Amino acid sequence: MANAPVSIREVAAHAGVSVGTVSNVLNRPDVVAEPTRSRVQAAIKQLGFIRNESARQLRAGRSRTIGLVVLDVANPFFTDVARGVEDEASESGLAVILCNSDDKQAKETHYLELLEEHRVQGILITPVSGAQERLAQLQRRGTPVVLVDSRSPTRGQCSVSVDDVLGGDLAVSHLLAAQHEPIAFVGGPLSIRQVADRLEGAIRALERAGISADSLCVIKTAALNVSAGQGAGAAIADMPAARRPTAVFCANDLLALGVLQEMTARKIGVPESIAIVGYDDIEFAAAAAVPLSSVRQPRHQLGRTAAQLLLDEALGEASHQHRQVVFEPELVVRQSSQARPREARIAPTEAAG
Amino acid sequence: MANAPVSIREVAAHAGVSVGTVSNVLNRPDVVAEPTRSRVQAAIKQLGFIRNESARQLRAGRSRTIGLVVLDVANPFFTDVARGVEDEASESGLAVILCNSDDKQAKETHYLELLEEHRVQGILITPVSGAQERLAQLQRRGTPVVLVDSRSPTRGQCSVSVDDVLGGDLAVSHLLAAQHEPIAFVGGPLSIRQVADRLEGAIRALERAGISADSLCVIKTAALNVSAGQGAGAAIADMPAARRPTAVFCANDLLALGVLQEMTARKIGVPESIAIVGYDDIEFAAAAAVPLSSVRQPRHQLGRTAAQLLLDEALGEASHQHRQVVFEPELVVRQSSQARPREARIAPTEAAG
DNA sequence: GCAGGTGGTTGAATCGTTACATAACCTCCT
DNA sequence: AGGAGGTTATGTAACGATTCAACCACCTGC
Repeated sequence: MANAPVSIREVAAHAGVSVGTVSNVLNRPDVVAEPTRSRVQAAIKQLGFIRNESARQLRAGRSRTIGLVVLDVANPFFTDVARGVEDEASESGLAVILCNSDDKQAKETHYLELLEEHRVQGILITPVSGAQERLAQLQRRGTPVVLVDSRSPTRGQCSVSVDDVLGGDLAVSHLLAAQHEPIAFVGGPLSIRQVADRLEGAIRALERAGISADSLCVIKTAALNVSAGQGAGAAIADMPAARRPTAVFCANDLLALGVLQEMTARKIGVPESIAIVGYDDIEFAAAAAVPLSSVRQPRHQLGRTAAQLLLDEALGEASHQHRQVVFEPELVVRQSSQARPREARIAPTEAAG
Repeated sequence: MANAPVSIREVAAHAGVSVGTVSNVLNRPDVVAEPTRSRVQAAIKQLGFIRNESARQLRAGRSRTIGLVVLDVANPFFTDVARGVEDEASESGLAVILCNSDDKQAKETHYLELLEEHRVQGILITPVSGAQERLAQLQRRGTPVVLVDSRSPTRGQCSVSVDDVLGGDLAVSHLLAAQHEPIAFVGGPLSIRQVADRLEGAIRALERAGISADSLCVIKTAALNVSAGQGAGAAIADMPAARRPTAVFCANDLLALGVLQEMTARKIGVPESIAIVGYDDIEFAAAAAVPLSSVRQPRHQLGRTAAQLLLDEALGEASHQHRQVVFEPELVVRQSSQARPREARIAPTEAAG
C-alpha cells in the first residue's frame, strides 16, 4: 500500500503522448482530438491519476480556496453563515477553510498567517476587536478581506452586517403595540457592538412611542448564555409586583431561554404573566416549551453575500468597488409574546362576564 | 496595492546570502550563524515575506492539513467533534479542512476528490452509507482514513465510535429503577445505525430486568427533529390513560424537546405525569424549560482521538496498527426524569399523611 | 606541515503542473 | 506546385521552497 502517487508524466508515458497534451486533456479538452483524448482519459483512469493541487497552485500563484474565520463554530449563527459561504464558494469551484478564532487574538493571528501562507483567494472574517491594522496589512499585501457581521470603519474593505439597531427597535415596538409596560432589556456585556446596538434600538422604539428611556429596565449580564439568562430571570421575578416588567427583550436567544426556564421553574406563566422576545431565532427558539418570539437574521444570505463580495474583489480586480451591505432583520412572533396587554391580565373576569 | 508577493529569492538578494541560507533560517535556524540569521530575519521582516505553502507542499509531497468530512456542520454533535479534531491537529501544526457532505453521496464524493487532490495527510469521515469501497480505494492510494462515529466492518481502518447499545441500556435502566412502566421508545428511521442500536439497548435493559420486550411501546418517527417529536408526543398523549407510558426514551434530544413541547402545550406535567430522557445532551437539553435528562457522548474526545489515530497512521508509517476505539456514553439525570414512581403519583396523600 | 575535523554557506536539482512558442501535418485555394 | 490557414501535438521554461552534496575557511593535533 501507500504507492507513490502517479504524476502527469507517467500518464503521458502510458498513453504515448507528451505531458502538455495530458494537461490539455485536463484543462481544455476541446483542443485535443477525440482519439487522443480518450486514450489519455483511459490512462488516467487505469493509473488512478489524481491532480496535485499544490503544483497547480504554485503555478497559478493563488490557491483555489477562501478562508473563513469565525468567533465560534459551535455557534449556530456562524454555522449558518458558513453554509452560505460554502454554497457560494462551491459554485465557483472553491473550497473553504474554516477557522475558529475563539475570540482570541492569538488564535486569530495564527490562522491569518496560515491563510496567507496558503495564498487563499481572500478572507472572510468576523474579527476580534482591534484587528483592524492586521487586516489592513493583509489587504495591502494583496489578500482581499471582507468583514462579516461587523461594519468597516474605514470603508477600505467590503463588509456585510445586519442592522441590530433596527432589530432592537422591531422587538420593542412589537411589545409596545401589545401595551406592555414597563419593559426590561436583558443583555451584556455592552462592549459587544451587537448588544449595544440592540439596546439602542430598544431605546429608539420607546422614544418614538413617546416613552422615556428611563422607564426601560436594563439588566446587564456578564455573558450571553443560558445561565446568565436564568440569573436575569430571577432578578426580574424578585422585583416587587407593581414595578415588575410585563415583557422582556433579550439580546439573544440563549438569554431568553434562560429567562424562560427561570419563569417556568417559578410557575410564572409565559406569556400570560410575562412576555419574552429573544434575538437570533436559533433553531431551538421554536422548539422551546413555549415557542419563543425572536428577531431573525438572514444568516445564510449573509454568508452568501459576503462570499460574493469577496469573489468580486478577488476576480474582478480593478473594477471592484468596496461595498458595505447592511441586511434587515425580521421579527418572528411566536407564543412567548402573544398579545396579552396588562388590562386583560388584571381583569380577566370582566372580559368573561 | 496587490504587490506581487515576495519570494525567498528576493529575501536572499536583500540580505546578501543564498536562497539555501534563507531556507535554513526558516527551517533550521540553529545551523546558521547568529549574525547571518539576524540579517536574514531583518530582510524577511522588512520585505514582508510570507512563505508559500503550495511550494512547500509540492516539495514535501504532502500537505500539512487533514480533512474532516461530516454529515452536517450545523449539528452540534459534529461541531464539538470538529473542535476536538482541531485541537489535536493544531498541536501538530496541521490545519483542518472541514467539509459538509449533507448526507449526500455526490457532495461526499466531490469533497473526497478535493481532499485527495490537496494531498491531505489523512481524512476523518462520518461516511454516508455505502461509501466503503470509495474509502478503501483512497486508502490503497495512500491516504489514511479514520471513521468517525461508525465502526469499520472490515477492520481495515481505524474508527472511533460510541456504544449506542449501552447508551440505550443506561437510559432505560434509569427509568426502570424509578419503577416506570410501561416505557415508550421514540425514534426512527431504524435504518440509521445509531437509532437501531439505541433501541436494541433499550430492549436489552428491559430483558435484563425480566420484562418482556413486547411491553415496550415503540413509536417510529420519520426523522430525528423537533416536529417529529411533537407528533410522537401527541400520539402518546392520545393513548388511553391506563395504557399510556409513564416514561419516554427518545433517540435524540430534538425528539425529546418535541415531546416536551407537546406535553407542555397539553398541560401534561413533566416529570410528574411523564418522564422524558433524550440522547446527545446537546447544549439546549439543559436549557429546556424542564431541564432534560440525556445520554451524553464524549464528543470532543471522539474528535481528538480520531485525529490522534489518524496522525499515528499518517506519521507512524509501518508500526501503525488499525484500532477500533469504542467510547462509553454517560447518563446525565436532570429534572425531566426526576424519580417519580407510579405509586407516588397515585397516592400522594398517603405519603403526606 | 598536513590530515582530518567542524561550522557555515552555496548552488543546483527537484517536486508536478501549466502556458506558450514552435513544429508537424492536413486541406484547400490560387 | 506553393503557400495560406487550420488543427494537433510537443518540449520546455517557469512557479517557490527544500534538500543535499560540495565547498570554503579555519582550527586542532600529531
